Amino acid sequence: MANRSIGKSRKDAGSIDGTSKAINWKRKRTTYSSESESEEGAQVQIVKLGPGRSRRNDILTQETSIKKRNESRTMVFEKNISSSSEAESDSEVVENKPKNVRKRFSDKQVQVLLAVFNETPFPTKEQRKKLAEDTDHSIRQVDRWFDNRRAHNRGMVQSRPGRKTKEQKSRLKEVFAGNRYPDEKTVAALVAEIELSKVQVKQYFAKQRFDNPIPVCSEEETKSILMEYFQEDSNFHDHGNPELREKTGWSRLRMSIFFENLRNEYGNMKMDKTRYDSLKAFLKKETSLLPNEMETFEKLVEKYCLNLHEDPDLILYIEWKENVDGDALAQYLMDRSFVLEMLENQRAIEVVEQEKAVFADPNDAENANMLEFDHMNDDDGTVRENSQQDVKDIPLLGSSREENQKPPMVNRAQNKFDDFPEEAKNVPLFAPAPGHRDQSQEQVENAEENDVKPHREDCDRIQAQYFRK
DNA sequence: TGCTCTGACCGCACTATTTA
DNA sequence: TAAATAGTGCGGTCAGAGCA
Repeated sequence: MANRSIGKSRKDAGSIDGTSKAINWKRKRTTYSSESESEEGAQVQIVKLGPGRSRRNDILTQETSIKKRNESRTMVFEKNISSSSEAESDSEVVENKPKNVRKRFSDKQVQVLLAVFNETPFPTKEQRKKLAEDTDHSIRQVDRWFDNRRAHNRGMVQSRPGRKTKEQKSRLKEVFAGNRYPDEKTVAALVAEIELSKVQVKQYFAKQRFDNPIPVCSEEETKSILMEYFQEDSNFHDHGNPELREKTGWSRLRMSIFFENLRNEYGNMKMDKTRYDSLKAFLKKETSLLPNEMETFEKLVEKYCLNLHEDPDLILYIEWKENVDGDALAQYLMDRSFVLEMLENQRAIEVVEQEKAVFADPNDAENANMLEFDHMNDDDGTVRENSQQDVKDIPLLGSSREENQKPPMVNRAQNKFDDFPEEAKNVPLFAPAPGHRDQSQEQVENAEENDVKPHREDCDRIQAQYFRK
């Protein structure tokens, strides 16, 4: 360690350090007597950075540490104060010396230190404490002496026992790359193989997962995966599910928030698989047929430009006007919206992937496409239906409401049915309850005023709700 | 004056322990 | 179980002391 700066002029030495603050501090530094050690030690506790420290602390320490250190030193020099018994003993030796005197270990003290060092380069806290007393130095000075001595003999001194060897780390890294969540069997095998404790192995994986929270897939992909789970079981609560976490990279907490929001939005949804598949195929325009009353409802969606969270008054009106089950219609709207949202997610993923391919290195893209389309080709080399490209180009069958088209004007409070003037003639008059607010009119007015497309607004809100950060 | 030695420091990595 | 905290080691560097 000592020889690393050999041959380098002191004038140049400072420029090597990358941190300007450190340079400033070091250049200003004045050698101080060892009575400042206890102070210094205390400061170092504040300054030290490392894993587990919050960013706020990091910034604070970075901004204030230099100032604090300089202040502490200034104080020590000016007042020549020592604050510990340890320091007091030092100060007796140094007090009358000039400032630029660095306390050295005497030959005798070095011999004491060397004796212990030869025994163990990593003395225990007790040993260090005793050495500090024996050599009339601070514990920190003893620490540094051992630190420097080990650095001086690097290569001859073995690393601290208990630390993982390069081979152990390499093997752990290799396994981690293949599986972030090893099962008990894998852990046991690793324990036997690299001779670490089960706790050490488990902790390694936990820490690696924490330090490398690389999302396995995009937000859209994750959302799509989770919605599939939600469709299967709206009461899904296995947020620690290793398979799911492996797929998404999401934490337990984030997943639980997501599912909770989905439940708030869609309730305890239990959509029949056949119904789900039918809707999916229909909305993807893979088929134009819908079974049972779904076809009737879909026609109503078209006719009234219905969306999720439609005004209850409108549903009531349709129920009366079209002679259908309003509850079933509302349920259909919810199911339809859910499937539509999932398809939107899937399509977003495809768009992102295609963009990635466009902007990627041409060679990589070429290879990626080869792989990508490999599984899409039939044996005869023809591309199957609904390849990524096809799916992307097919617009989903959302609401027929055009971008700037207003929702149908239904104002029961004023008994106005603007889109159906003739039919409305026979509608029984509506008597609003005291204090009733006409929500549908309000909604339309707001939409006009803000130029907001109601369906888009729903999607944005849902998205914002799901992905709160 | 230039070189070497060495005490001191920084930033980061790593581990064990504690806390929520 | 994840996150926070404390303690310690490592590699690199600075800079005063001391010597030729």
